Amino acid sequence: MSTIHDVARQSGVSITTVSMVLNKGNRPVSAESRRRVLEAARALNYTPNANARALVSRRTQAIGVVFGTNLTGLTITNPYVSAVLQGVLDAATELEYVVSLYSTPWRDAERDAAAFRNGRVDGVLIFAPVLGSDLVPGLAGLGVPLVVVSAPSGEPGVPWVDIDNRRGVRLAVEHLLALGHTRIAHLMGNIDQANVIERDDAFRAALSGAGVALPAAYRVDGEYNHESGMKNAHCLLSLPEPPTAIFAGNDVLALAALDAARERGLRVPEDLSVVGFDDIPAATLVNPQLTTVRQPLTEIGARAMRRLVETIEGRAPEQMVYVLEPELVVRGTTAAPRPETPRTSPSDSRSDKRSQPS
Amino acid sequence: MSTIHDVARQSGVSITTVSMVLNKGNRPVSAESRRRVLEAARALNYTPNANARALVSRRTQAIGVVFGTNLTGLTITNPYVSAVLQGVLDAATELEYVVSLYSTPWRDAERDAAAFRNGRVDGVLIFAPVLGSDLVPGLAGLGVPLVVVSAPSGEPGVPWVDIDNRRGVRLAVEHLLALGHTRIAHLMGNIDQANVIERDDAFRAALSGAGVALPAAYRVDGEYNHESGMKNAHCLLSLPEPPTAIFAGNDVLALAALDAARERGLRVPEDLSVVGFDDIPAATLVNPQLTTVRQPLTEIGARAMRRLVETIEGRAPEQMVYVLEPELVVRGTTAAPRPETPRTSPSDSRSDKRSQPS
DNA sequence: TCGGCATCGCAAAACGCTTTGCGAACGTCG
DNA sequence: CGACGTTCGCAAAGCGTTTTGCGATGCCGA
Repeated sequence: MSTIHDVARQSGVSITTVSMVLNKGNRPVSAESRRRVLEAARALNYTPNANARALVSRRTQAIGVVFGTNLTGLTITNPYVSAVLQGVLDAATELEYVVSLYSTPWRDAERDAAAFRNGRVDGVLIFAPVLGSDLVPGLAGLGVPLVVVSAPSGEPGVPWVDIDNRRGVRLAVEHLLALGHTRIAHLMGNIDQANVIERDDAFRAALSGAGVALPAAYRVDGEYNHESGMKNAHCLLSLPEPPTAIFAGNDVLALAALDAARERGLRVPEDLSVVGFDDIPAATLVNPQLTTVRQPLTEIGARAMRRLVETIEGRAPEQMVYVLEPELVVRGTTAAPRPETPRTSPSDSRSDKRSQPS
Repeated sequence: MSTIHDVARQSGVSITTVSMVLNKGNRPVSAESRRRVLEAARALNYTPNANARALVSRRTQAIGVVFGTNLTGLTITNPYVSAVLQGVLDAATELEYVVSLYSTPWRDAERDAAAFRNGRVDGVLIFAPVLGSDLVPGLAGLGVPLVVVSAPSGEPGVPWVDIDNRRGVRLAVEHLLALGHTRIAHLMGNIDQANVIERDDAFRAALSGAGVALPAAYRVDGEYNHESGMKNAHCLLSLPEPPTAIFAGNDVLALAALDAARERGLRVPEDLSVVGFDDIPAATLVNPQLTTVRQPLTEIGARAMRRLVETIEGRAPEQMVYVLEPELVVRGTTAAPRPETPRTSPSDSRSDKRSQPS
């Protein structure tokens, strides 16, 4: 493996000159020297050693990705995560950065931060940190450039990228309300995720804003995976007065709800409407296709990556918060509820005589 | 950020001693010095600089992953790829390696190999290289430790990990034959993938071994993505004598075939049987659930990662080829074909899909 | 008392690069 | 003709480690 010295020797100049030529340095180099250097470099198949370069320049052209949760279903195989990561990779290719995955689950800053203060990466992208973890503050304390993806950073100096969760929820709930649903349940993920809390807040606000009652039993939290979704959807559907529509915190849960409905012999959307969140690829693989709130997944990743590099390269903009817009995609899992059996007129929400204040 | 010199100064010893203590070096160090070094290191929150260390030790504890195809649908969002990568990450965590993703699409060794000869990674995992690419030989020429995943390496010294594709195909085809199918089609991926060729060979062998005729039109190649699968499945189903069963080259194609069948008003499995390959998570999200050939996806990734590290760390075993066993998972998309009916026009296209209790 | 042998620790030489300080060569102008 | 820029190039000082060669110290038996 040839070094810069080999190139210098072969082209008859000093290593300084080689470096100046190859890195477009700030010193003038004669055309002749330049030519000879380039020729020698190519003849020797010279590639600068990245470690030596990083050692002196303090830049590696690499960023790290760390996953904020060690819960099942939120790593690379999660379709949400992999789509966002795809956006990160696309931007990384364009910006000529390498992406390093730190798969060791985060326990605490004391023990796990070391991996990021050794100069191996120029910055870190934090995926979906859970509430109460010292991940963000711990890394922020290191002085490494940071960007948080899919959650607020919670630190003043740390930018973050996510969508407008409240808006997304509102789109979904208004769609269901417009169809005439008044018994709408929320199938939630794990409440250690900021977005779960936020979506639930927005969910309750949307219903109460419309004057629709929300029994406590209509809100069930669990995890963002299929098993949890199945279990909790069954809980919802076996209530004495089951919901006519389920708003699921993400598509994985929504698909699980479809399965649960099928197991109970309920037809979707005739007997039950389901709305998901994310619009992962699998949303169009099921039949009927899933009505869902689309997140611009790859765009989230690409935006985060670009913002991180802006910080790294010292041309950071003022902006610290990037809230992208979700979009409702109406497909086949939502419809008007079955005409109400006896009792109430949908306009009179008061007549719903359930005793559960939320 | 503190250096080894700071630790040496603070603990009153030389940097050699610090290094010996921290790296369990081969020189004896008195208990007292050891104690002082460890104390100072922790007090200063010292982390060795990975670049300096890599520069001298020529080891980075990082491996690279490069994707062998730039075709759509075979990057990180592909469920097959992400599941295998999950296995890689699991093993990497355990072995204390970092995984770097090289997302720049490979064009040719001349231009793209440079990224791997700069000492940044200790080895490279090559995912599903396409036939005829100079990816494997190009990297092999660099002398970097290599392992190929999901395809034969094609180079004598380069180990590879994949499943027994022929066996997998045989399991699928024999299952269909046993059900009584004799009109079986093969919905293939792109023939620049070794496994596509191999599966097709095995497919033809299995049919001819059973004395079953295989019209040329029953074999269609395309790409491993949903659009291609839809299009080609429609081609198959609109043949004058359409197949009663489709063996799809992977689950994504199989799910596309299910969609195509639905669009034509065909019921699965009554009117058409479908078998997939891979057993990706989405296989159980559809209704009926997909009968498929399961690959041990994470195991493939973990095995490849471990083998790569064995090469890197110089304790490489003889074994160059790891062929794991696939397994047939019979679910709901396969059944006996309809009893042969007289030539009938597709007048009976009434698709009544009803939920079946599980 | 003294050589011999562990035991411990230090200085210094890499590793391959970037970048600064400085000097040589070669004009050009007063 | 001498002073002064300009243009080029080199030597050398790091960057933060690992690792080798060697010297100092103490302890043992002879």
